[in-house]
Amino acid sequence: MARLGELERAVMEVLWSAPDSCTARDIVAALPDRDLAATTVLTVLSRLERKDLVARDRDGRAHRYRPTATREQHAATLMHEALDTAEDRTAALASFAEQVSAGEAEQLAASLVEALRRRSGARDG
Amino acid sequence: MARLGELERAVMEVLWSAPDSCTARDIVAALPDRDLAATTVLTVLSRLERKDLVARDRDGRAHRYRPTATREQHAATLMHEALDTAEDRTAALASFAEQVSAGEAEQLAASLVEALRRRSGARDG
DNA sequence: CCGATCTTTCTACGGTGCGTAGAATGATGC
DNA sequence: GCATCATTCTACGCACCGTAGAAAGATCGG
Repeated sequence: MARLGELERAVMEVLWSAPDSCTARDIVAALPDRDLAATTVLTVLSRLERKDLVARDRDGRAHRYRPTATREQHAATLMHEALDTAEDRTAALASFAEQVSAGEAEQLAASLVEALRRRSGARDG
Repeated sequence: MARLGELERAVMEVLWSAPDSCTARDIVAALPDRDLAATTVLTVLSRLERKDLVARDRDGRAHRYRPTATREQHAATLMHEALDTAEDRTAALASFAEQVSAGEAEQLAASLVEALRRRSGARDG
């Protein structure tokens, strides 16, 4: 997945933070400091759509844009991509485990156990 | 950390795979399909040095280049950067746990336990 | 110490992606 | 049907990457 530019990132943040899908106009309004033209936001949105980070639906004469994944799902996807660049995945995971804080290590271990349990539960019944 | 271009990546792969540090000449020789000029590789190496991915030492009239981290450490760093883009780190870790294979989940859980044990061991004695 | 040779640094150019937006085109509401 | 609003098309400057020649610097051998 290609990296995001600064404005692309800002637009994604707006979409991720919004409770509902947004029009280009909404996004311009949500970034008052940048004072963007609507066409600028639309260009960025079309690039984000090309990257499959947003999808859109017609609504009247405008489109409503929504992220295709949550910020956290996206982060997890990027983590997997990073992991995929390692040759020795085991070593990369071990290195990751070393770098994570103790609290997060416990939390992640719990998530892993939970995910494994859910999977085996789905398999067994 | 800025993303790597294709040649930058290829050069890093050479350095990571090499048993020892490399000269620009070594790297040209290690990528015979590309038939690169030595200056091309040196330009790339200087960019990689700027990004702190390689370091170098003088050796005769040439420099020897070496990676500043293993491929796996680098992958782990990228994973942490990805994690840092999430607002809810817990949710991102949970999402990551969902996406990982069962075998890797077990492996990662073991690494986490090991890392925690080592840390508490270091603290306790 | 000097020259030949090898390496590095400087400079550069084309391609691509991003921030930015105007012009032209398209869809809708009334 | 027409005014209005949104979208698409096109474009430009900037930064990064692949690529490498020209110029400058370091070293080895005599």
